Amino acid sequence: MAGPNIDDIDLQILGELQNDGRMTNVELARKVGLTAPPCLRRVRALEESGAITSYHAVVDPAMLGYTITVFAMVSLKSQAESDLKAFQEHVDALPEVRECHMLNGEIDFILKVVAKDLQSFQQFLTSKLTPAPNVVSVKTSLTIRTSKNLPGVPLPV
Amino acid sequence: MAGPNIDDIDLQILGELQNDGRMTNVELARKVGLTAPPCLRRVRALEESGAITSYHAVVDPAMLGYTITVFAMVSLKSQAESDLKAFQEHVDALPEVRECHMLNGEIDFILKVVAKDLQSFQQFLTSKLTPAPNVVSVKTSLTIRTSKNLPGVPLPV
DNA sequence: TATGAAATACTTCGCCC
DNA sequence: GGGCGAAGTATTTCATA
Repeated sequence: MAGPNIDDIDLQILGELQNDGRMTNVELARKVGLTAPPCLRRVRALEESGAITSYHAVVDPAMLGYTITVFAMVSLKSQAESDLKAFQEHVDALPEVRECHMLNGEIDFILKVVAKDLQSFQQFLTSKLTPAPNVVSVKTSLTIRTSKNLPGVPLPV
Repeated sequence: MAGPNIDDIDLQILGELQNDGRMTNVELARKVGLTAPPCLRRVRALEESGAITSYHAVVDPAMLGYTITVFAMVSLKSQAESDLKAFQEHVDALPEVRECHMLNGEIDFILKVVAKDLQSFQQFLTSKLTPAPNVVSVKTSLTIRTSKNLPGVPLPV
């Protein structure tokens, strides 16, 4: 159904774990119609092969005082690979930057940035992002609300 | 240190679980310097309070044949709340749409969309996204590569 | 709240099908 | 490949301070 060596039961496992990453192996086994040992073997194989890359708890930013989420659209002067890479390495090291995607078209990078308030975001922008190597323009948009925020890909669950 | 009733040990717990959502409770307890029972009570309390909203396995899109990730910037004709809501409900129901954020400025929404190939993305665009209620413009950018993709917020880990 | 012990449940291995 | 049973851990509750 999908990539090499991934069958329908694996797809079900991926769907369940994408939906609830803390599900116990016995519950997972019950849901996909296996007993625990073969189910665990499949999960381990999916982790080994890289189909499952990691597990995360999702933390509510607002509960930790992060009231600001911003998308920053960045354009660079040069699109030479070495320049793209230098910019990437610069922003990847900033903890406020949660995501960094390189895009085609006029915008070279889109970043998702979190901050505790507008003031600390402005400081981040002027002292860390705009001075990054090779930057020619940064356009930012505040997130007003997020109505959907799912990880990964569509899977049957 | 952060929101109400969240102390430094809670912050450590959030950091560890954000980093590895499948960590066992005893390992978590060891890392934060508690024994298992009080550690578990704290985790349950963080889940109850909404500080931890969910747990997810991260699945590699490429391993499941999803080779395309696109950011779609959408502008609407009307920004009346009922129109914003109608658009949101439309796109939230589409499985290809993984994220939907409402922004300030000229772009009203930014969506993260996945697809198996360019052709199915084009079909999604013309048959599902562009015909959504109230849409006036949709600009899309293909993701060339993603160098950072962390959930949540900066936490000490 | 934290601890320690005890009951229950889960994980994981070896073996067989 | 999957299932069964057993051993080793982990989870979870409860009594206690």
